[in-house]
Amino acid sequence: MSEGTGKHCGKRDTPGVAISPRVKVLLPLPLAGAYDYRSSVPLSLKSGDFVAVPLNQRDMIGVVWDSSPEQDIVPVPDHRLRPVTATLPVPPMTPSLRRFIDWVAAYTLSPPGAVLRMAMSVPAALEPPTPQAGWILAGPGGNSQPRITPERARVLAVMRPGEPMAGARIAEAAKVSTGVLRGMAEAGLLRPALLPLASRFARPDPEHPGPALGPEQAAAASALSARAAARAFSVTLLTGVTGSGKTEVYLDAVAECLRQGRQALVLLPEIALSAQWLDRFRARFGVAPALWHSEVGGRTRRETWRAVAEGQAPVVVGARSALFLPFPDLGLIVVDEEHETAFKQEDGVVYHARDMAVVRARLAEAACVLVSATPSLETLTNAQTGRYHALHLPRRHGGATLPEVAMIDLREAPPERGRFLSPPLIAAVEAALGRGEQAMLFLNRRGYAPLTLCRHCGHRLRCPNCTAWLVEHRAQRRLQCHHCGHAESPPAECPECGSAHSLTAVGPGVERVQEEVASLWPEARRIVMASDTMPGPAAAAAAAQAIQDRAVDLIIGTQIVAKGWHFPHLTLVGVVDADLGLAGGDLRAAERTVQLLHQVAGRAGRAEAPGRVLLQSYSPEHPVMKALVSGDLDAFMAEEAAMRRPGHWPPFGRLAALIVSSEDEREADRTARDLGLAAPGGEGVQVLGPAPAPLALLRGRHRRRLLLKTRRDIAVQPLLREWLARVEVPNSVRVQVDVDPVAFL
DNA sequence: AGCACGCCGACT
DNA sequence: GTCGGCGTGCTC
Repeated sequence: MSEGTGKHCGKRDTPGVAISPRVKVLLPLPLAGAYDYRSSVPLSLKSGDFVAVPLNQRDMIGVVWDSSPEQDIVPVPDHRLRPVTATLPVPPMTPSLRRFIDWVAAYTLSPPGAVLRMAMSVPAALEPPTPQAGWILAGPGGNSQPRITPERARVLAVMRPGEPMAGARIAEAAKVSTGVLRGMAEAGLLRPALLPLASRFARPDPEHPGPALGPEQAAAASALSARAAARAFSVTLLTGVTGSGKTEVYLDAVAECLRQGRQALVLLPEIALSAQWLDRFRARFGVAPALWHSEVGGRTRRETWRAVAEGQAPVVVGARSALFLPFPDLGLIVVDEEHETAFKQEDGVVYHARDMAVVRARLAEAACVLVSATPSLETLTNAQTGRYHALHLPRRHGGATLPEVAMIDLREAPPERGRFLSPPLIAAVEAALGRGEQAMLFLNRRGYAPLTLCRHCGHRLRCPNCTAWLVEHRAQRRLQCHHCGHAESPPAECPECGSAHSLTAVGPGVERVQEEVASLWPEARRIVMASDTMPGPAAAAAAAQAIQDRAVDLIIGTQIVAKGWHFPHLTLVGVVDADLGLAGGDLRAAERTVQLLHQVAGRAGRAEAPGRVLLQSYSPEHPVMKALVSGDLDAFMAEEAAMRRPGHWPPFGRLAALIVSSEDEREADRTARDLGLAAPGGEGVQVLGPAPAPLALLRGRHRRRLLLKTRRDIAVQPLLREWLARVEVPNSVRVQVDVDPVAFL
């Protein structure tokens, strides 16, 4: 690949006249493109270098970018160029990452600088590192004979020649104060030394003895390892029922990647809740991997970014943002739970981390592994058409059997009035508790009740900023909007008609199920697992531990209980409202419900005792319920595909959504209408809308949606670009583009 | 994203 | 009369 700065400015140079070389610098700002700067003589700049440049009244850090094929219509004249101030002492950004940034920007219709910002999320990591100061043995030399006190002798005993140690660690090991060390330095026994920066990132040992694999796992692991060893781009879908040991299989490919001397990245949907996953990693490799997610902050974040850039972090486990870390030689990307919608970033640059992982792997000539018990129809289709390889683990590991799934028809066996657990479910929980086993009740709804209604006038308490009901959180005595930050105290009277004691909670949330459980089994030890009761990774890990240790009898939880937990003593899962999630016109509602409930069902019976799953539903004849009962998800997905194919719905066609939003409803309407009038058309191109978005009011902004649907062989980006260029959008209106939308909000 | 410039309300 | 509110616009 040709690097350097000369080639693109040569065209504008007059021969024989020395003209300051131009460099393009991409800045981490949502600007239309890279800016031109003057490269002053002592700096010899290459593409990818991190540089400091002046911008307006301030200094910025950017990246020397490749010359784009003469895109500027009018180049900035030479006399307006400002000089690059400095090159930063960081490994330059690799061509592979630069091309990835350009690719993501073009695909999502985002300014490239906005994408670059995600790859430069830790500005402090670009500054010269401030290595931790430590001490090293001075060795022989010097003519004086310093006194060796007992304290000094202990220090000399804990230190190894040539290995710098942090002062605090020496002091602790030798049981001396750090003052002793300073004295020893003055006496010539120690010298200050910088600690190696990467010392915190242990190198996982691929040969560390991990858990034994069964024959099917071993076969899959060797196939996957072969792909990691190939040093070429490939995508493999790894499927297998919950509990079949997919993690151990792909960790084997991680080991192979390490043997190749390349780095590996594992993306998890909710890294903050993955304590058990980290245990499995440690069991396989003996050490912890580097972590990357929004809650990693401060020094750790800085050091992690830099360690990745310098190739010192062999394995990174992270959330979707880890995709933009500066790996110099990425050999493997694993996307675990690839069907999870958490991989879709919905604000700022709107992208799907699963799809972008495939792109990054292609540009890095790396292997990509998509992992799921319930793969998305997108990925499944790619595997069936041969674009992706496929590996399947057919059974649960270690003799555990899949749970038996049965329906409870709520029309035939309704709960008592004001209650939500039907008699058959109550009996099943009773029996499990009687056998000393654990039971779980799943309801994907936080809080006490999703709706508060006035019995007198019918008024419903709603969010002032959003099209949404206020959810009662009784434990906190608050009414909350789950879409914006709005919260208020429960009013004493109806705000509409003023009646006292007329407000009634309608419908259940996990808190209310907990209340019902408490009245049914007051002696059972209960835990509620929801994002607001498990504020951080530590709380979730502690809860998981308590469940494993049988300190809990009954688990009541939202979707966070679905996520990959291993609860060996759990034998019964009751789904309080299996129909939840099927309402509304979402294209993927059925698919997502099957995935979520299958995942929840998979929590039951993961050890020797068989598991049982009961689904409460008002429509047990629904294809989703039938699929869950029969366990034949392949047939369900085939039906789902058959429904989407004729209308060219994804993955058999392409979608892009435009979300028009404004605080001024009329402005939003007018822009949406203008966009509708300017909509592209033609063979295989269709525009639906404008229509009010399902959340027509969100955070005080009125929202309208348009949906562009095309055949699969038509690229949506040029259509979108031309479309948006035809319409004037007032300043008060925002038009957000969502290519490949997953949620229809 | 910042940081300027710019034009309208409550203060020493 | 100024200090300062944040609306709009530009940055090679």
